[in-house]
Amino acid sequence: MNSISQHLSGYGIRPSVQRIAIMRYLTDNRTHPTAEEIFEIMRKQIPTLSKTTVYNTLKLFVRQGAATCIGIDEKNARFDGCVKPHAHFRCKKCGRIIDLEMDIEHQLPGNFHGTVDEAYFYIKGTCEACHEETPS
Amino acid sequence: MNSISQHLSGYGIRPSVQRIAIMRYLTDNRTHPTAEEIFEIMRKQIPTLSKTTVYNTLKLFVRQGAATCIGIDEKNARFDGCVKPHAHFRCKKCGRIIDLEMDIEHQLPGNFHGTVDEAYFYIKGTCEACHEETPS
DNA sequence: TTCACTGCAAATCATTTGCAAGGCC
DNA sequence: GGCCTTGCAAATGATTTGCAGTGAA
Repeated sequence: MNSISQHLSGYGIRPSVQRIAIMRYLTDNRTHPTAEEIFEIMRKQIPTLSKTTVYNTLKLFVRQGAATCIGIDEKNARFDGCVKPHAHFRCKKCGRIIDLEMDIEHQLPGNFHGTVDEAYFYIKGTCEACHEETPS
Repeated sequence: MNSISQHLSGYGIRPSVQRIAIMRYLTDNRTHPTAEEIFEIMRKQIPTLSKTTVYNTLKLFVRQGAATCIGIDEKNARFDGCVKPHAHFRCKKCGRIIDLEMDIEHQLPGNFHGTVDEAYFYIKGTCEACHEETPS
């Protein structure tokens, strides 16, 4: 079972007992858990686990690219007066969220059978303006 | 300028001074503000405005369908061990977030010129299982 | 008069920070 | 020993709740 250990090392993450367990949970269960959910479930296996470690570990995973935090803004709720489906682009440098015109509704996967109320596309990256300031 | 007033009424929202001002801000500025940002800007025009009213109003707008809260989960950060671009579907009834296979990267809008680091597609609606329980 | 709307203050919930102790190289 | 990791406790920040005053129908 040290395949997870190797997986973490590949991202430059030193594999500790806690980190391996959290990454295993994340890859074994595709439930997109919150930090709280991970904490509650994992403490059964690791009773000494602290919530701080869960937060630290998840933040580390995201920073190193081993996991993602889904959602365009992880910290605050953001509101939009436009209720028609459209795409959002969030610039990681300036933090702005820009609208993109996009025909989203006709791009749903064919194997999907539920009812759609809202459909969004969001992209994270660097916007044109910020890119010009600091070219790579 | 009572077009906003009519707009709100159309969603079953009684138009008050505060509600009209917040909706006007939301539709005039497509900046996807947080509640905090709205509060800070609006208090210049309405000095007695309270943060509670901003939160109440935004929640009312979302409930009535006059605005949306962008992001798949407005309350908590959710994590995903799969770092490949894929689509997420969130069921409004059971709250689950389900993965959808989807070729996202080749569907970027043509008028977009920034650099893309991450691209996500998310859908909110009712999943098949919940739909069977309570058919419309 | 009644009921919805507002706003203050306090409470709650998620997340972060400060710091001390433990473990590994 | 020195550094990284952990975890407790306290702090912070966002959001919600309780409640009383105010205003419109």
